Amino acid sequence: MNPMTAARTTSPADRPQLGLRERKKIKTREAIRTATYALIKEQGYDATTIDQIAERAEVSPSTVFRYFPTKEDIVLTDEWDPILLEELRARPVDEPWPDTVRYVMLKAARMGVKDDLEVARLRTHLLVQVPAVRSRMMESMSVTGRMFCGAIAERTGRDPDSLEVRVYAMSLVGGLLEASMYWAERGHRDDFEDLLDRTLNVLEHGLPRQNPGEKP
Amino acid sequence: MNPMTAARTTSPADRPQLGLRERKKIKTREAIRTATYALIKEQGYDATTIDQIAERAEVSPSTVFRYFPTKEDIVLTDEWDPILLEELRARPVDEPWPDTVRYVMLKAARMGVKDDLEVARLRTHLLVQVPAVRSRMMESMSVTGRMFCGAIAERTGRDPDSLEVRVYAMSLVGGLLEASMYWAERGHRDDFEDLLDRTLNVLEHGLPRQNPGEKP
DNA sequence: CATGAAACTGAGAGTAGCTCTCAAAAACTA
DNA sequence: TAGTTTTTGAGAGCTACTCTCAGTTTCATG
Repeated sequence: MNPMTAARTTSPADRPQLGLRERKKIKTREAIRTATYALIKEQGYDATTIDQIAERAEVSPSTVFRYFPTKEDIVLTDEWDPILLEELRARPVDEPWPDTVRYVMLKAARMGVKDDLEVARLRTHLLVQVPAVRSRMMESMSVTGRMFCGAIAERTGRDPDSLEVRVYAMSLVGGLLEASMYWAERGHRDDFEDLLDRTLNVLEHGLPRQNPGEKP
Repeated sequence: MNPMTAARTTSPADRPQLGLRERKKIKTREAIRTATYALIKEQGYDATTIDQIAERAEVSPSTVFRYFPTKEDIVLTDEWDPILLEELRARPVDEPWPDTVRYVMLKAARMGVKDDLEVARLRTHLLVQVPAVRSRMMESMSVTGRMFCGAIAERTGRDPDSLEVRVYAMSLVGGLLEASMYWAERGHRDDFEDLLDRTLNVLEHGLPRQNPGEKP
């Protein structure tokens, strides 16, 4: 009942309940993504063309576009928005909102990173290196932001379209993105969960009085 | 000494101190932008091609690209980053940081909007309507964010590359962007300075307890 | 002025992302 | 097995964008 989540860690011969059509679709989708990741690792992002991807994935170029609207989407498509939402809804309603955010964010990070560290690293690396990917990522994060708006509204009885809620949500996703870039820029040396924790602190309480001396 | 600011409200025959070359450059730059704005108003963004812009501006298409790296940049190029920075530096060093931000942001908004309301409206309209423009805008805002990082570091003796500073800066520009979109989405009915004020409140103190009932 | 260096421009060819159409092939349904 | 729907491949076409190169204009000399 959740094709998005099923679509990721893929052992080729499970999901017997789906029709052959669906299974093939999932398979080509993965083939395209795998081919893309491989080619990017070999040649870099810009040097990798859709034709090459299509060739290695053994589909036609038009098929690639039928599965992913843009080249950036092949790398980015985040299937965790619905998961995040689900997680968000599962929290007790009387939990203070900042706590909820912290919990859900941490959980999401844990999933996204632990699930496939290689991919997470490549993604964040591209996030820093390739402007087009960064832009696309910001786009998708603003979508996530809108989702947060809905969640906040649901829980606190606010108007999801109010300026305050939208700004708050935007600063959340923006901070998360910045943390990701920071992580990648420094060669993924830091513990991502720690970065996330510090990020949420800033968003909750503003800048701390002074930096606790930290030069690597 | 500030070509960026000089480049905007343009009466054709001032700036006598610049060489002929510079004056011509500024003139074609403006011609391209004017042509673009006009065409977009007539036909919309996507339907307007570079060739059309070049034709109306009476330059060759290649020249258009020599002046603006992408089509979106013709509409967006914000010449106020340096102004903002200057304004920021002009504030007394002992002023509390949030106050400084508020002052500078308001000033910037006042400039950007009052200076040419027509253009400000068109820009924010495109911001909402055209994904490519939105992306490009986000890109440029992240540049502005880096600038803020520098300013914060300068004033507070912090490391401009620290996670905390970067997250803080990002949430600032993100909030500003969201406010702009909110403004445009609601048909520019609201007072932009008021929106900005509310935005900064959220960023400073988080979400207010409850929405003071506001349905227009 | 005149002459040479430097910058600016136009023309055109080329790449690649992306869209669209149409006919063939595959998968589901009865 | 026959018929309907979905998926696919092939290819044409559009446009943003890059690059090169020759011709012109502006600027700084002697």
